[in-house]
Amino acid sequence: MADKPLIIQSDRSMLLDVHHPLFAECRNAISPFSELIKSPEHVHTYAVTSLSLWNSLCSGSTQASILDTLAKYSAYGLPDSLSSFITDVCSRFGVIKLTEEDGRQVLRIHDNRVAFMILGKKAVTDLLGERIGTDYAYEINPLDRGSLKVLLIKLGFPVEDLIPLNRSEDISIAFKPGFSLRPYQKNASDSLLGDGRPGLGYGVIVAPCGSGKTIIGLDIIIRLHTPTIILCPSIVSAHQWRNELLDKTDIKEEDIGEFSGESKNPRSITLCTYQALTYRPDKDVSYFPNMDLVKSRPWGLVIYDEVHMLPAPVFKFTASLQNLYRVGLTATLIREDGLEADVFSLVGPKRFDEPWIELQNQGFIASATCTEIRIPLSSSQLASYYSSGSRAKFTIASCNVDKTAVVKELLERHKGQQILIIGQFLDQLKELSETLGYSLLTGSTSNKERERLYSAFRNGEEKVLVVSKVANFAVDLPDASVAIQVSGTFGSRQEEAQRLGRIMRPKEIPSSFYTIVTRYSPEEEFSANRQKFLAEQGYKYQLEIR
DNA sequence: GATTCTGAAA
DNA sequence: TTCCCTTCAGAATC
Repeated sequence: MADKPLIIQSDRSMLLDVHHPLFAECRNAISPFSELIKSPEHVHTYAVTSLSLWNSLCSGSTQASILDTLAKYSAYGLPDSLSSFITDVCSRFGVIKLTEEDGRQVLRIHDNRVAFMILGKKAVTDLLGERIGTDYAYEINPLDRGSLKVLLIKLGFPVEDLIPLNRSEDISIAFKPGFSLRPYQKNASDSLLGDGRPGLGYGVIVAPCGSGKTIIGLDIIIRLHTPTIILCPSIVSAHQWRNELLDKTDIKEEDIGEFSGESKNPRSITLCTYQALTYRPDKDVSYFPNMDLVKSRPWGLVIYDEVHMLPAPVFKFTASLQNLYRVGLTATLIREDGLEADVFSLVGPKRFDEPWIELQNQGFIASATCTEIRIPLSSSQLASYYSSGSRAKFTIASCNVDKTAVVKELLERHKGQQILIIGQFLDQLKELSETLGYSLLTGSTSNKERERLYSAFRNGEEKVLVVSKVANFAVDLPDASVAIQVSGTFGSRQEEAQRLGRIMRPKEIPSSFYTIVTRYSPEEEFSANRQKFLAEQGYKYQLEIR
């Protein structure tokens, strides 16, 4: 074994030895500026990307500190290809700045060659106004500020936006006496607001489910005490914000408004669903009546709950509100649609991200063991499996009937605990629920029935619940200490985050997370994504092959 | 006036 | 690429 854990290759990939004594230390050191690509048992692969570098520069790293870190852990030195890539990408940061000069918004390009390149693009020059002096400095229309930033990052230059933000008018809000923040919650809001210098006041905060993301949001509202719009993925989560506001702060009920399908009463603090905001009467016309309505109010702060779900039209909205303080909250920043750069440009860079395992060590979220169980395909399904196309193969492997026996065994092992069985195919779940005799909860379950099941599960009348994808969205689903995943989607890390989050609330006994996967099937491939997610958060998973 | 249902969108 | 869940507005029903 080399005395350093990291192998950096000339294709810019980095291999980290999981069994090396410096593994955890090295992972923590490199993860701020790199992305985890693969995480099988022995060696994890990381990549350094433009966005991961820029994000870390925003949170205080420097080109030198990044290169030092790599030199410190690299077993065989640092290939020129990587060091020159890092140097190049870092040098692009801060070349273009947005500033306010004499009440005008000004784009300044601090490098002649970059200026020539940028000014050769018509899409850019279309958005530039009058040239100021002899520098490469141009007045811009404040309405184009967002689109310009999106455009320039696509050309390889992130814009450093130093235009001071507007707080709008004052509102009165404070935490109720006796309430105090956890240290990491304070750190999170500090990382966004800091001492209020230009360039802060916007960005993304990554924190696990159950760690009190809402509280961080409340602290930011209180520190800015300005009219706030909170964008939520669902009505239920909007109502949770309302409850937290009423429970933790002294805001008056009549100062909290709602803008959704149910009611449209904006107030100084307004809860709004993404769907209500992006409603379009005609899908061919980009006319968003609700968006215009919302925009017309004097907001000082906008909060994006679950910013990884931000729908594309909301970027439009965000692009036109660049004067506001803004914060994105999420458990995993990864988007499957490649719009990370847009989030970076329009909402802001990642300001805070603490691995789940850290919070677990501090006792704020439950500790969990993660186990993947691989079983062969049931012999009864072999024939149909081999005669099917690749799509059907996945379905058959997911619904492997032999999984039932494993579930039974796990239920026995964790007898007496609160257990969730999570899956993706309704037929499979129905089957399981009938064979095992436990209640089933899906999207078609009425709200009344949901309430009943939730409370029965909460007070222990129901020990086991079979749930479909509702588990990803249902914020009010009670906590369990065991989750058994019998099938999953095409490996989205967000989904894993949600599902693991279900068992993360602190409790006396450590939680367990199982996934049952069919061997030699496409399911194995998708399980790689899950492992990636777990490894990113610092978890080890056990593999049980049968 | 409140509720449940529908289809579309993502 | 799937299956699934959710939300919206508007229509139908009580």
